[in-house]
Amino acid sequence: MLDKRTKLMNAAKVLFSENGFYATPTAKIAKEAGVSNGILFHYFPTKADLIHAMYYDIKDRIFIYSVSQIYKEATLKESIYTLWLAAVEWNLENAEDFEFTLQFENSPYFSTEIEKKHKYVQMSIELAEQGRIQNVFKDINTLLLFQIMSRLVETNVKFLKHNPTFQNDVEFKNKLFEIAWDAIKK
Amino acid sequence: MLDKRTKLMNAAKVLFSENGFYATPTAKIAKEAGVSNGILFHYFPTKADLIHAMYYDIKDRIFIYSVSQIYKEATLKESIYTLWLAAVEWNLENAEDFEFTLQFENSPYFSTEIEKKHKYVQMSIELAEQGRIQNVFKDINTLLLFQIMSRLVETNVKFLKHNPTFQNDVEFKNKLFEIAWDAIKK
DNA sequence: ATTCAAATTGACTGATTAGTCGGTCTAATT
DNA sequence: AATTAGACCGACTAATCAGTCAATTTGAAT
Repeated sequence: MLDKRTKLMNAAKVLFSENGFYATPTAKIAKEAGVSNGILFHYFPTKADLIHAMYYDIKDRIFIYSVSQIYKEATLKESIYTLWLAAVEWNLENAEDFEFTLQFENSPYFSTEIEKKHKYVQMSIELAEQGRIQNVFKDINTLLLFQIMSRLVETNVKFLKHNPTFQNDVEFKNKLFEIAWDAIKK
Repeated sequence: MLDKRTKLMNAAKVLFSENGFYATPTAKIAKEAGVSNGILFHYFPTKADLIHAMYYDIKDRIFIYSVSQIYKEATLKESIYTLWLAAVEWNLENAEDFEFTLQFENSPYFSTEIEKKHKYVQMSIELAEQGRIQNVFKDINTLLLFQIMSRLVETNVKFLKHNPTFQNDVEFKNKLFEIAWDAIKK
């Protein structure tokens, strides 16, 4: 049995990804979660608090998953590939989280400052910094390199969602990665 | 003196880009536009109609601007560059339109079907199709190529907005274009 | 001058919604 | 057994908002 805080976040995830968070009343979230209206505001004083908590939760989980995938002896390109693939596959398998994140990051709730704070971003930026030092990447602002990769991941996930045939096509995914890699490599 | 329909769209543009369209009441739009509440619903039967009308209006304007920039004798790469630069500069100069479009395209109002319908997209896809025929671009779905370019433009505009120093740096912009070009070229 | 449709107004409403609150239940602590 | 603090409930409210409508103005056509 999940605790009610988690139940609420799960219910919100489903409803938010269906109708967006503005069109989803808090009462509906509580009902879907099978808990009382009041308890929602007990755990999340405002609706915005719930939304932010969900965002950080998602980013935490994708971070943990990504880190678990990389291995020590990998080359830089291999590490980038692993991270790229981890991000693509995680977002494909967690479609609701993906939808939610997209909406959140393009809403007035979000600022680049929020993004920079997260360990996931920091880890990626460190990797990008390595690439620049090793003279493998283009000589461009590191944060920008990261954002380019992130955006390409988004585009790829969207495409794969609309074209499920390719979802298990390793060769095709390699092609997609080459696009991203060509973009950032020198 | 602008007609009230245009006044309403201008006012909505400002308010939407500041607070998003869910947090912007129709009454506030009418007030900002200096017209009555009722006339808004005379021109736009629902709030969603207003939002859609604004989206198409923006896409029309960016299309007209982009087309005016390309010239006949240009090579394929030159044409792509011209379109890329037109998009980047137009979005930089029309920051509110840019914000609005971003929000809209990542909201439940939007679907890929809407996007495909627009002449702007069609023109770009034709260009991408040419590139594939001439064996210049990677052998990948044309719509995907277009979406990759669009996303990179977005990323570039966001970066230039946060780093105004580079906004008039032609050399830097060329670097940005090379990223996009390397991504799609064979 | 008269007509008439379209433009325009702004007060109004019905529905919705985030958040509150008084009170109950549970379980660990003393 | 008494105390207490946090979990939990659900009815309630104050505010907000999209959309309506009856009435007035405008301006072009007859």
